[in-house]
Amino acid sequence: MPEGHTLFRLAREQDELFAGRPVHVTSPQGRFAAGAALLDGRVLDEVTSYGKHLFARFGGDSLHVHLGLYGTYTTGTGTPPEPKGALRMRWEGPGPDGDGVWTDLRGATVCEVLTEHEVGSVLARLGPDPLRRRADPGRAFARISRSRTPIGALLMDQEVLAGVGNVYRAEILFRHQVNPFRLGRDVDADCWAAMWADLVKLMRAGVREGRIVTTERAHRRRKRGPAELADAHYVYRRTGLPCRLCGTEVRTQEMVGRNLYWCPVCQAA
DNA sequence: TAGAAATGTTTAG
DNA sequence: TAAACCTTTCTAT
Repeated sequence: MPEGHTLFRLAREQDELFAGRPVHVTSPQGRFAAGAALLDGRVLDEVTSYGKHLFARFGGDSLHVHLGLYGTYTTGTGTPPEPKGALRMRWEGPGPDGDGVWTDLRGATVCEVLTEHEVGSVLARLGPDPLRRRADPGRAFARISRSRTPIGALLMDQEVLAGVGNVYRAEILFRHQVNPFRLGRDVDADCWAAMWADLVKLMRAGVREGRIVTTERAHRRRKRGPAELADAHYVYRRTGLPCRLCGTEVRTQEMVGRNLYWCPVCQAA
């Protein structure tokens, strides 16, 4: 679920459902009890995402959430279900129609209240986010072009680029026929410009569709109707299967503690 | 249907 | 470097 496109969607949804009205904030699990007490009953100003981070501003205090690997939000209308299990945080509000809306947060890595200044420090550590207008790809290239780290690792570094995760990493490298082990300083400006433009396109499509679809075939099919998407990816999680373009077996190896997938022929060193 | 792996980061050792 | 987080998705049976 959570690469940048997921957080972008969540921010938009929460903003539409809760912003401009008071929110009843609780922590049935108790782990966010102090933060919930601080925010409870206050008016939510806006919800925004930056990379994989989510910020909900209540006046001078902001709720900062990072979903990590298995954090999840569940949202609904009407009366919320009886809290059960590890329910970190619940929001309840009147909703746009006054019928009541709620959202439940579970499993997040980060759920904390920050001052404006602290929000600034979190943002200062993030590279440009392809989903943000006015994001500057040159800032990422400045880091990439003087790095001796493999491009496959740099793409996962949120200080270089914000919002890209393991799926977009594998797929963008494949689409541009870049070997994941190529060093950052050996990626030229034209190649980076093309990858950035493609990330903007793919991540926007991810926001629209609610999932990561990177193959042209699946995109064409998606336009005709909500068919099954068994071929949504070129290489991600396709270890040992034939490459969709050349038929060579897709390879996998750990890089930055995550499984990396690539075609050794289409993405030759 | 059950079990393993996972779209990610922080914290402890 | 390893564990924690404790849900969802994928794969094998």
